[in-house]
Amino acid sequence: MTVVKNAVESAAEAETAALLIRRTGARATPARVRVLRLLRMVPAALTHHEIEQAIGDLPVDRVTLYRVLDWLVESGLAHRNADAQRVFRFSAAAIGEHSAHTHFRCENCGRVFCLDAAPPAPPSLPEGFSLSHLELDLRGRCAGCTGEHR
Amino acid sequence: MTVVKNAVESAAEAETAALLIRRTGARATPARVRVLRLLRMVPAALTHHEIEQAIGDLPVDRVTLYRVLDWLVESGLAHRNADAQRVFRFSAAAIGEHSAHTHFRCENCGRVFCLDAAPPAPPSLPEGFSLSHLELDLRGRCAGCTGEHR
DNA sequence: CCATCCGGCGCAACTCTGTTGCATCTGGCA
DNA sequence: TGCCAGATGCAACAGAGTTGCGCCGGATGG
Repeated sequence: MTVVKNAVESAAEAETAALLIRRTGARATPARVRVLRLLRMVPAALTHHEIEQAIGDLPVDRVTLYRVLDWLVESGLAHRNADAQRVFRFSAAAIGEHSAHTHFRCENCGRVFCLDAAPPAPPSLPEGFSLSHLELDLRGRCAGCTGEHR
Repeated sequence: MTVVKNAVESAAEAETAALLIRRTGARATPARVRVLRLLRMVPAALTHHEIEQAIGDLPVDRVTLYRVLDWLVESGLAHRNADAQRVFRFSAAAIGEHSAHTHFRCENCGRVFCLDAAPPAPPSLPEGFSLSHLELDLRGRCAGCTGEHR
């Protein structure tokens, strides 16, 4: 039954994704819809590789995936961040977008989670500096890894 | 005269660097001393490339530089962070080390500055998550770029 | 209904950053 | 001074991301 439920949810999510894409004036291609849908359903920042895996069946060309991701970021539908291993990670952008973001990176499994935590008050900057974005980066162990072997 | 002053300062800084290195029990080789001295004199997080440039005369082998940097990080004398362009940036570690860090990245010139700003209070995490490091990442315009063309 | 056009796709080749293997050299101690 | 584990230098490799270019397929106009 979960299968049926997921299938229904998937279809609905795919619709939403396609809508968001068309709203930008661009074509809602299968690759774009599938990637955006995936990002919007996963509460984590995924790498190009993880997305490639997750999309699984009907594989998308490596380059196409990069281009889709670039496009999503440019259109404001997704965020891009380099993780500690210097690999880009992508996450869906919230609808009413904010300029602050909080990530939690698990030091055991390497996964990155997007948190909704309220951004901290920006610290005072040196003379002449002006702030436009703020990002809080947390590291530690995620729920799944707590209590596991080192 | 600034030249003379800088030369004197450099020598003193080199001594300090060598001392810090020997204190870890390792050999104070020229490459290590030069890199650590540079990092300690620059209030910014530099890339491998920038360090290579800055060291200029008496060029250091690419690989050696990577190894020196790795060693500095392992010894706790430096920090490594992947920047937005997914390039590692290195900065000197403060002597009494902390597990929180604040960076300011200029969106115009790309430079990264290490700030001393007090770390914000960590937000509440989802059940099962535990925190070990915290890092605040700011983006905007640095003093040098404020008022410049886009 | 067909011709055309343009955005998006796939392949291949490339760049850039960082890593590994191995032979050679050297700082600092006996 | 002589030794040798630890550093260095060279070359070759690996992973992530980018660029160039031809092709296809959906939209558009006649």
